[in-house]
Amino acid sequence: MPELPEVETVRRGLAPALEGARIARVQARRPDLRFPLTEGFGQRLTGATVEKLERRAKYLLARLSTGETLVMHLGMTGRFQVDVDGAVDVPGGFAEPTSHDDKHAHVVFDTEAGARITFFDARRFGYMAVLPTAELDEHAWFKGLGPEPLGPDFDAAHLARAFAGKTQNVKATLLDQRIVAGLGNIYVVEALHRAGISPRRPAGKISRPRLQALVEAIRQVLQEAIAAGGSTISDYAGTDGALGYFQHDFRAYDREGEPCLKPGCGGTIRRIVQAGRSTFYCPVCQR
DNA sequence: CCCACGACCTGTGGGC
DNA sequence: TGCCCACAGGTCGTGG
Repeated sequence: MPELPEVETVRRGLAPALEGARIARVQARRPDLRFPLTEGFGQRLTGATVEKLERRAKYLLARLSTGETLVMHLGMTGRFQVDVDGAVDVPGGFAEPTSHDDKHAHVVFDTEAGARITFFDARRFGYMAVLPTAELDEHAWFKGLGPEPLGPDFDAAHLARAFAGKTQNVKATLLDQRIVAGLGNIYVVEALHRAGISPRRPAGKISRPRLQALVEAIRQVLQEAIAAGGSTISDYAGTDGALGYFQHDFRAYDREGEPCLKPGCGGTIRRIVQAGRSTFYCPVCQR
């Protein structure tokens, strides 16, 4: 799944086809994704112009001329394909879906300019809704979200406040979108490795200088991943060359049994399970 | 309130 | 080859 860098990459890939475009036709090929689609989903979108395509946490936000916003979340396996005049592009570094994916082509948008944007999602953990723009901030999906990790409100002081008194391990705590918005399993694992902090350490027991190092590690890994077009975990046949390539830069994630890459460390990456998710870390240099 | 855990849904890869 | 289990980039609801 797409975490912040993948969603941002998808946003950049979709923006040329969507921003300024008028939606001519919408096909909802089933009534629900993870949740039921908004009442009148296609009708509310048809004829609307997408003024801007933005991202908040892992959500894509298409700001519409109608005063509403199309909210899209990719879940674990959601991906978009853009077809323009017969040419296929798959923004976000996901490979072109093969024909048997057609049964997972759940929503299709056609623009007046002739672009077709198709949303595929095998596991259907993704979701979409059309919501009044003025009420977005109060909606349950956005109300409690923490700051953007690449924005001005995310710093060591914020983490110190958010972590204060927490006995939960820092790995699970960083996955909580109310603390900081947009991190997922991969980038939490990578950031903790870079910061030299054990994923098992209680969040409330991290010194201020190390929180500062954590903030910098999070920013750094996200920026590098965005520059690389995100990470592509699974391989699909028929790639179009647009795959993200940050997965080649993982230092801990999915490296169980391999040597720690921190110079002079000499440790071996371990895998443990925390909050039901795999954590990878080096017991030698992460304390 | 905090936290752990199962549920949601489908596909894939490894081991036997 | 086939079968079964574990696991997958996320989030939500329940229950202690």
